[in-house]
Amino acid sequence: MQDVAALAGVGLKTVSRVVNAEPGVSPALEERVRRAITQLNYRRDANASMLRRLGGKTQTIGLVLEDVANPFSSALHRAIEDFARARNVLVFAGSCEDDATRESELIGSFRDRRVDGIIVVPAGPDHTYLYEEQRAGTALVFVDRPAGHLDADSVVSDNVGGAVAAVEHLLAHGHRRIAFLGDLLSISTAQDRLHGYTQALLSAGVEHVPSLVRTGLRDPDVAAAAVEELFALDEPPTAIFTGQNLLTIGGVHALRRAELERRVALIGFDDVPLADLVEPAISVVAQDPQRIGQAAAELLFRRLDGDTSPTVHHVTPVKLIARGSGEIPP
Amino acid sequence: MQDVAALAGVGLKTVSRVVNAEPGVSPALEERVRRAITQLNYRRDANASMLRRLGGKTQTIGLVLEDVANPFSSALHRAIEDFARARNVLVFAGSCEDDATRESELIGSFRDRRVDGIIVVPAGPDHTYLYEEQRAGTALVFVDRPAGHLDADSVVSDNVGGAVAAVEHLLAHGHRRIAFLGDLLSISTAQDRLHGYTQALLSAGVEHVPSLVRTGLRDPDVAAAAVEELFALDEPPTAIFTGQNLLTIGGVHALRRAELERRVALIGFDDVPLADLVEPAISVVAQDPQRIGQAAAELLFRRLDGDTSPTVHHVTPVKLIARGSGEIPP
DNA sequence: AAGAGCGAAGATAACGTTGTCAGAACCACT
DNA sequence: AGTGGTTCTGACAACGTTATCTTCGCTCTT
Repeated sequence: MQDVAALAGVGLKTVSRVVNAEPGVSPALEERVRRAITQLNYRRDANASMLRRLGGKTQTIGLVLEDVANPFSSALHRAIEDFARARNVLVFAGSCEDDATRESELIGSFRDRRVDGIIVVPAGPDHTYLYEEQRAGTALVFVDRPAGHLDADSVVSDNVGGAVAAVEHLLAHGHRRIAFLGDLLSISTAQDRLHGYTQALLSAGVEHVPSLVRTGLRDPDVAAAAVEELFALDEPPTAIFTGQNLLTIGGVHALRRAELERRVALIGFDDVPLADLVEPAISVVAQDPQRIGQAAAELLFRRLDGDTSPTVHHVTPVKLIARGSGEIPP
Repeated sequence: MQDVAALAGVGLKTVSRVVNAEPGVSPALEERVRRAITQLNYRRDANASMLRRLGGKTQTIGLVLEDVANPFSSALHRAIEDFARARNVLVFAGSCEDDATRESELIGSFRDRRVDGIIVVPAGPDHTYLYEEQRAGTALVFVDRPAGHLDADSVVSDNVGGAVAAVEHLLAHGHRRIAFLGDLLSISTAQDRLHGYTQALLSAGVEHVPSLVRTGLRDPDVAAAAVEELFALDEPPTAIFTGQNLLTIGGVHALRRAELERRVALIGFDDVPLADLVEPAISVVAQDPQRIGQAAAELLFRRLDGDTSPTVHHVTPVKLIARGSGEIPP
C-alpha cells in the first residue's frame, strides 16, 4: 500500500479510500491510484484490513462436518458455499469424524481465525463450551442434530416423521415383521429414527419384537453381519428399515449375498447414490441436504445481519422415494 | 491480551511469550498468566499474530475444486485436509464448476486472505495470471490437469495409460467395435483419454471408426442420448468406453433402458459409488483421489518448507477394476 | 474583503500481536 | 564494594490497514 501511495504520489488514506470505494476522491486522483494498483499488482490484505475496521467481520465462516468426503456432508457444504459466495464470504471446512475432541479443536481453530460464524454438524453431546463464544457474537447454527445443553439455532431433518413414513409404507405393503438397523443411540438422529419406527408399529397395533431391532451399528460390514443374524432367527423379518446411509449399503450387500434381495423388502433412511441402478432399485426416505444447507446458511447470515429473535429450530421435510425394494410383498 | 496482562499483573510481551511457549518465563509467572488466560477465555488472534511475525505464515491454504460436492473432488479435499491438519493448517475450499472466471475469483479471494499455498483443479486454460503470485512465494500445485502456460507443480492421473488399459481389456475380450464417450476436448484429461483410446486401437491394428467417437458430452442425459444414437447406427458398437464419471452413469442408464446391459460391454473411467451393486457390476478404470490429494498436499508443503527444486509433474497410476460389465463378450 | 461553508487530501492513532532492545534483579567471583 | 554475567521482564516500534481529525484551498455570502 505504501508503494502504491508513493507511485501515485498520494497519501495512504487516499489509496484506502479508492480500494474501499469510499466517496471523496477526485476522479483524477482515483485514476492515478487505480493505475498504480494494477501496475504493482496490489491486493489489500483482508486480515489486516479487518483488524482496524469497526465491528470487523473477517468475511469467513467455519464449517464442521462429519467428513467433507461423504455425500451428505459435501452436499451441505456446497449449498452453504453457494450462499456464502453470494456475500463474498469464504468457507473453512473440516471433518470431525464424529469425534467430539476433534469438533472442539476445529471450532477452536476457527475461533483463532475470528470467523464470523460457525455451522456445525455436532459430534459431541455437550456444547456448553461454546457459550462464551456465542455470547461474544459468533453466529452458531447446528445442523442435522441439535446442540447439547446450549440454546442455539438448529436445522434438522424430520427424522421421526421420515421413519414413521418408511415403516407405514412397509406396513401398507403387508409387512408385520419389520427389522430396524440403527447407528449408536448416542446420536440423536439414530434415536429419533428408532423412535419413529417404534411409534409407527405402535399406532398400527403391530407387536414390537426386540430381537428385530439392531442398533449401535457403525459401518456396512457390521450392518451386513446384523442382517445375516436376523435371517438366522426362527422367525426372520420380511422387511428391513435401515436407519442410515452406510447401513443401507451393508444391508443390500447382505441380502444380495443371501439371494434375498427380491424377497425381502428394504427401505433406507437417507438416499444413496446410484440407488436407482441397483436391482431392485433401493427405496429410501431421502433427506434434502441442499435444502438443509441453504436453510442453515440463511439462518446464519440472518443472525450475522443482526437478527436477535429467539432461537429457531428448523425441521426440513423428508421424502419417501419408492423405487422397488420397499414395495416387495411379504 | 491487555486484559490478560492486567489480570496477571504482567506486561503484554510476557503473555505473548507464554502463548507462544517461548523460553525465558519463570514458572511462577507462567502459571499466573495461564490462569488469567483460562479465566478470561482468551485466544490469540491468529490474523493479527501473523501480521507482525517475520515471514508470517497464515497457516491456511486454499483449495479450488470443480465442486466440493462431487465424489472425486471431495475425496481429494479430505486427503488434503488430513495432511493439512497434521500441520495445523486450515483449508479454504471453493467450487469453480469448470468456470475459469470463478477460478480466478476464488484464487483472488484466497490471495486477499494471504493463504500460504493453493491447490487447484484448474478450469481455465491459461494461468499466466498466477505468475506474480507464484514469484511472491505462494506455493501452487495443480491437480488432475496441468497448469496452462505456467511452470508449476502438478499431480495428475495416468489418463493415457488408463484409457489404453481399458481399451486393451475390451480388445482382449474380443471387441472390435468400441465406442468412446468423452467430455469437452478443451479439458486436457478428456483429450488424454481419447488419445489413449486411439492409441490402443492403433497398436492393435483395429480400424478407428469416427462415428463411434462422441465428445463434448457434459452430463448423464447427454451421454445417454449419445448412446442411443450409437445403437441407431447400421453397425452399432459391441462395447463402450466412457471417459468420465457422469458419462458412465448416463451410459449405464441408456443401456438399461434399451435392455442391452448384459449384451454390450462397458468400462468407465473413474470409479462410481455403488458400482458393485449394479447388475451387471460396472467395470472401471479407477483413479485414486486419496493418493492424488496426498501427493498434492505433500508437494505443496514441501514447497512451503522451502524446497526450490525444479517443477515436479507427478503421475499417479490408475487401476482397472473388472466387475462384470467390461467382461461381456461381443 | 472577511468569514462561513464545503470538499478533498493527508497526518496520526489505533487494531492485536510479535521483534528488538534495554533495564532490573540476581548470582558468583574478585 | 565492584565487576561481569545470567535470567527475567517490560517499553516500544512495527506489521498493513482503517477511523478520526486536521489542514488546505476553494467558492459563496454578505
